[in-house]
Parts: sequence; C-alpha cells; structure tokens
Amino acid sequence: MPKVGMQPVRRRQLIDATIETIHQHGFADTTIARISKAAGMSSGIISHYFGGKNALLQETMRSLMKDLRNDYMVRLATAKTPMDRLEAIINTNFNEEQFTPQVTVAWLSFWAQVPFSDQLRRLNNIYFQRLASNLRHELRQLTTEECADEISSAIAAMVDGIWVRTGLSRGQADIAGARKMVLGTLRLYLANSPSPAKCPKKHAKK
Amino acid sequence: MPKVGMQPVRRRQLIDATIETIHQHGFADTTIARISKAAGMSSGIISHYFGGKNALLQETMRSLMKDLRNDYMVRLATAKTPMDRLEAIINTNFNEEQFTPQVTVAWLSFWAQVPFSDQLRRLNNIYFQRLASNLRHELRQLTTEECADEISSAIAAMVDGIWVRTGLSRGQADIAGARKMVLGTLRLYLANSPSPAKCPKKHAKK
Amino acid sequence: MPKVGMQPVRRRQLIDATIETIHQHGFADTTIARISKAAGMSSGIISHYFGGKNALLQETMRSLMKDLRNDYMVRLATAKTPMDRLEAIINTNFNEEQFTPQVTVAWLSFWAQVPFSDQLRRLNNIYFQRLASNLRHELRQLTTEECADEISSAIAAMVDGIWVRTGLSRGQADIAGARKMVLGTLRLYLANSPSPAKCPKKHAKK
Amino acid sequence: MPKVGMQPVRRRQLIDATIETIHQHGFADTTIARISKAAGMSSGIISHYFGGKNALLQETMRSLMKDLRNDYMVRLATAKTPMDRLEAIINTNFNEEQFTPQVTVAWLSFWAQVPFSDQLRRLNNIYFQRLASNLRHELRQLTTEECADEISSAIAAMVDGIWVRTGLSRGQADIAGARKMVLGTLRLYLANSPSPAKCPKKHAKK
DNA sequence: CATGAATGAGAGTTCATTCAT
DNA sequence: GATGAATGAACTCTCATTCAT
Repeated sequence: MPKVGMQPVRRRQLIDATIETIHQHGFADTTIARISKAAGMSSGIISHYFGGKNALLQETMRSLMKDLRNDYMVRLATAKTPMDRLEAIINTNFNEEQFTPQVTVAWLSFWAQVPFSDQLRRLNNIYFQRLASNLRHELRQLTTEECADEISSAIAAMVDGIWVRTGLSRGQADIAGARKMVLGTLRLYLANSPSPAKCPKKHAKK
Repeated sequence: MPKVGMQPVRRRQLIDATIETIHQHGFADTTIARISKAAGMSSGIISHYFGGKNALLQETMRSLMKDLRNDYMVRLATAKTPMDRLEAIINTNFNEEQFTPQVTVAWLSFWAQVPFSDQLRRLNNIYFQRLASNLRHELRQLTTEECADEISSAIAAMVDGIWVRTGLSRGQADIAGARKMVLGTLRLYLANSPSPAKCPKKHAKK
Repeated sequence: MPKVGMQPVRRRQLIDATIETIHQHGFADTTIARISKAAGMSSGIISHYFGGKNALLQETMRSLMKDLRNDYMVRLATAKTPMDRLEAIINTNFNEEQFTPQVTVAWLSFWAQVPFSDQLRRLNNIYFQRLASNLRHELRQLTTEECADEISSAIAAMVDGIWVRTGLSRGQADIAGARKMVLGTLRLYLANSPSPAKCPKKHAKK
Repeated sequence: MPKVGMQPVRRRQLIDATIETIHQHGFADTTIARISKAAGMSSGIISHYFGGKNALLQETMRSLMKDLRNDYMVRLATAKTPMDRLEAIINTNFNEEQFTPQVTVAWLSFWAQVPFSDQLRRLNNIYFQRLASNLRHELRQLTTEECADEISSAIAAMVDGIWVRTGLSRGQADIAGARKMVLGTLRLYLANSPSPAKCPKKHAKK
C-alpha cells in the first residue's frame, strides 16, 4: 500500500499510541505488542518506522517537548512585555493539550529513565536549559541578574513539582490552580525584588 | 514489616542493595540477580525473605519513607515554634542521608510506578498527606487557613520539584541551595500573608 | 528455466545478486531485502519472478551448475583424446569464471543445505553423477573398468576438497595450483594403472 | 537442584543435542527450542550454560575437533614409524565415532559458516594447520620437503572432499572405502617420490 | 509490471520464580 | 536456613510474504 505521505502520519499515530499505552499500563508494561495494538497496527511496524522500541520512546519524548515548544511559540507571538512572556511560559507549561494525565504520566516515566539513557538525558537537558533560559531572559529585564537566576530556579522547580504531583495523582489536571500557584509565586518574588537592586531572599534572610 | 523469625539485618541489606542497584542500573534493569549480587546473597533469598521482587520494591519504598519520618521525628524534638517545625520539615526533606543521588533516583523510579501500583500509590499518598498535613498544621498557626493551604501546596510542589531535578541531574545534591530556596519562598509567602487576614496571592493579583 | 513473459535479464541479475550476497553476508544472512537491494530492485520482485526465496536459491544453484556445464561444453569441442577430455573436465572445474571466492563460498553454502532440501539434493546429484560419469567414460578408455571407477572417485573427491578449502579460505583461488594438483594425481594414477590389467592400488598395497 | 559436577554433563548433553539437531533439521533450522527439546531441557538452559546460541555452536565445533584430536592421540601412542603415523592420521579422520552421517553433516554446516564467523574461522584454521602440520612432519621423513608439502596438500584436500561427499550423501559412511582411497593415493605418491630426490609431479609432467 | 508498506509468525534472550539439596 | 540450577513465559526484533497502488 505505498501511499505517499503516510510516514509522518504513521509515526504520529504510533507516538500517540505510545503515550496512551504508557498512561494505561505504565512504562514498564509498555510493550511493542501493546503499542502497536493501541495504534491498530502490527507489531512489526514499530521496527519498520522507528528501527526499534527505544527509538520510538525517544521520539515520543522528543515529540512531547516539541508540542510544548510549539505551544510556546504561538503564545509568544502575542506577548508584548517581559511579564507577558513569563505568563506565556507558565501558561504553556500548563496548557490544555499537554498538561493532562496522559502526558504528565508519560513525562514522569521518561524522567525515571533519564539518568540511565544518554539520549533521554540529552533531550531532557535541552528542555531544562530552554525553560531556564527563557525564564532568565525575561526576569533579567525585571530585576537584577542574581535575583533573576534565583527566581528562575524556584519557578522551574515548582513547575516540575506540579507536573510530578499531577502525574502521580492520576486525577484531572488542575490547570487553573497550577497557573495561579506559579504565577502567584512569581509575582510574589518580583514584588519583593529590586529593579536594579538586591534580591528578595537577601531581604527575607533576617 | 519484619515478620517473626526473619532477620532484620538481611532485609535491610537487601533494601540497601535495591536502592544501590536502582541507582546503578535504573529501575527497569534492577533484577533479582543484580540486587542479590549487590547484597552478596543468592538470588533465591529475595523470594525467601520478601516473597517476591515486587514485595521487596514496596518494602524499599516504605523504608525510604520511614527514613524521612525518623529524621523528622528527631528534628521535631528540638523544635519549639511553628517556624522551627517548618524549618525542620524542610531540613528533613533535604537532609544529608536521604537527599542524595542514590535516594532521589530511587524516589523518581518509584514515582514512575506509583500510577500503576495500588500498593505504591497507597504508600505515596501517605507520604504526600503527611507532608501536607504537617505543613498545614504549622502554617495555620502563622496565617489564615486559606493561606496556609495555599502555601502548603506551593512548598510541597517546590520540594518535589527539587527532588525530581536532583534525581535527573545525577550530580551531587545541593543541600544548602535546596533548603535556601524553599525556606526563602516560605518566608516570602509568610511575609506577605496576614496573620488572621488575607492571603498574599490576593494582594499580588492586584 | 525462464517462464514465458519473464525477462531473463532480471532473473540473471537476481541470481548474480544472490551469489554476491551469499559471498558478502553468508547464507544465513542472505535475505530477500539484501538480494533485491544488491540487484537494485524492490523486495517484491523476487516473489514476482521466482515465486519465493527458496525458488531463487534453487535457481541460483542450478545456474552455477549450468555455468560449469557450459564451460565444459566449450572445452569439449576442442578436445580430441580421452586425456584431452579429462583435462577439460579438470580445467572446467577450476576455470576463471567459476573457481572464485564468490562461487566457491556459494557452493559451500548450498552443499550445507543439500541434505535438507529435496530440490537441492536432486540438483547436486545431477552434478555429482555427471562429473563421475564423464570421468569414468574417459578413464575406461585408458584403463580397466575397476581402475576407472576408483580413479574417478578419487579425482572427484579431490576436486570437491579443493573447492571446500578454497571457499573456506576467503582468499584468492589458486587456479593453477588446483589444476596441477588434480592433474598430477590423475597422471600418477594412470601411470600406475594397466591398460586392460589391474589397478594401481592393488600394486601399491603390495 | 544444585548438583555439583552437573555443569560438564549438561554442556556435553547440549553439544550432543546440537549435533543431532543439525543432522535432523539442518543448520538453518537448528533453533534453541529444538536443541533444548532434543536434550530434554528447557530453552533457557542454553543461555544459562553457554551464554547464547552462538557460543553453543562454537563449543560444538570445538568439541568435534577435540574428539578427532583425542582419537589421534590414542592412535599415535602405538604408531612407531612415520608411515604408521600417517596411517593413524588417515584412520583418525575416518574413525567409527566421528566419520558418521551426523558428524559429517555437522562439519559441513560449520564449514559453510566459517567464512562469516571469526570464531569459527579461527577454530577451523587450527584444524587445518594441525592436519597439514602432522602430515608434513611425517612425510618429510619419507621424501623431500617439496614433495612432502605437495603430498600433504593433496591428501588433505582428498580427506575433506570425502567428508563433504559423505555429508552430502546422507547415507552410511564408507569407512573402509575412505581409508583405502586416501591410503592408496598416499602410497602411490610415495612410491613415486624420491627419498632425497625429486617429486613425482616433476616426473609425471614429462 | 513493479513497488514497498504492512503483516505476523518465529527467532534468541532475559528473568522472576521454584525447589531439590 | 540458604542456595543456585532449572524452568518457561514474555519480551524485542527479523524477515518472507502479500497486495493495494
């Protein structure tokens, strides 16, 4: 059935089936048989399109990152101020498409593999560095460099913590609550940070 | 849960070997053979003492929780004020024994299994509820109930976020940095929370 | 055996690609994908032209036999005496086209399958019987029937032994050396064989 | 069932089952499942004792060589003269235990793999070199160095040719016929070789 | 005619568990 | 109590074949 243009379609179907299978059965029980069945295809198709299970898993993580990236690009287009862009970052990390039980569970699964896979570690580093870089860039226009770095780290940790907790809960993802929590923390930090002056921690510290 | 006639020493050695093996090879490649070899025992011993691999993994997670709990109890003994106890909670979550690459990687691995194991979910819920309960109890003495809940959630998310990021980094755990970040955020929240009054978020939201 | 409507050119290309692939990767790793790629065609073409992989392999062996046969026919045309024809047989078995690493390795591979394939056994029996028959026919004009049979067997075994050893060596085939060895042995036998009399073995055995 | 001393027994049983399976089904259809079934064991046992199928196949070929070697050693003990030892070499190569349909088919199978496996090539080179070395050593005491090398090559080729033809025939192995053929050829060569003088080929070549 | 995407049976391997010692 | 040899189910991957285009 040589249908031109099927390759990207099949690959996307298999990646979606992978996310769904991880969500249904867990990473450890995500087998080629289950993925291909979820995609309505034969087991051999995965090696055919990806070369093997590992490559599919990598592509799935890469796809998850790309989805976040694309969402951010869309939001960035309409953001005018640094604060707009910070909100865009937060809203992207808790958007309706990605901040779901399926996707948070998948991320959690991949994170557990990251320390043991060079490929996944590389992918995750890109994600981490990109988030940190975006946050810092906007924050440095609102406060000192030192404060920007500190706030960036705090916000990034909180975002990931919320993702983990959502993945663990298996319940509905609370998009509004997540955005409110992170944005609230961000505003609190900024409200207590000097524009060119010192950092709130320094104040807080006694 | 040492049954009668079983030697706690053997069980502890096997649990330690399990944590070490997860850290060395990852959860997926943590086999009975590797654990028992790391413990210097035969492969049959695990079924003998724990009934199976899954039971050992559960006991390992339970043990990790117990270690945190014990550390907290010790710190609690010398904490006088609510703020002392909040600091104790934070210090416990980033203490020298548990906040290590080995243990954070193990937690990360268990978290990835939590959504698919009733046993692990139950264990993790205990941990989450205990942390939330402890935080809320102390915070409610320092601010309104609403604010206490909000701050508790934020702090808990940040703590877990830092654990995830440490597990992912495979590097040294930055105990001082972690404590400073969470304590700083906590102080910032409290400094902007009314004692009996309203919550900082409300302020920040303009 | 080119069926009607099939292009002999394609079939020959595929047979050549089969020999080359066996030489490159070995019989066990000679797949449809590799053969068709080596021939610059699609994988489906083999079923299309031959009906399946096994049929292609059979045709390949048949082709190897036919090449030897053709070479012999050419040499036979200019051979006048029995000894001329014996030399022609030997020279055919070690001719520049077939006595190559590619072809000897392919023969070796087919021989290993012969005991388990009726088709290949049948083909090989034809080759063996033809060689024996040709040898015997000429020899019987030079010595007794008994001696002719004995010499024929010895020469045939030596020829095949040299083929095996050449296939195993993966080096250049030593055409001159092979011809000299077999022809030398043949002459030795004949020099010690009576025309109508007894056989050299009987003599040698004292 | 920890029974001491079982390891060599099991390994031998599996090697024997491998030879039998190759003989029954051919090298290509010699699967782990068939070998282990023939040995009356589970499929996992092969990885347990040999690490994998390839290692078992290698050990099987090594075992075949060792059997020949052992037989030769026994015969060597009672051989006094060079001619005795030459006969011992020939008799070893066509002895009742190894010169059987089972073993000749197995050798043929391994020979077909030799060009594509470094391990098997190494093993086979040992066999070839040993045979050539043994032959040459005895022959040099009976004729010139040049003649000894030539006879050695001829005899070795004939021996292997007879093995191949026996493997291909699937019939009973004709031990007496094989010995007679090779010994007869050897005697013929020697009868026409000078002690310190020239080689029979030179004569024959006119 | 010719293609190559898709299939699915079967291969080798891994590994938790069992159990005779 | 403690061992580790043995099992066999489940996994990933390969590949000859089929067939819509």
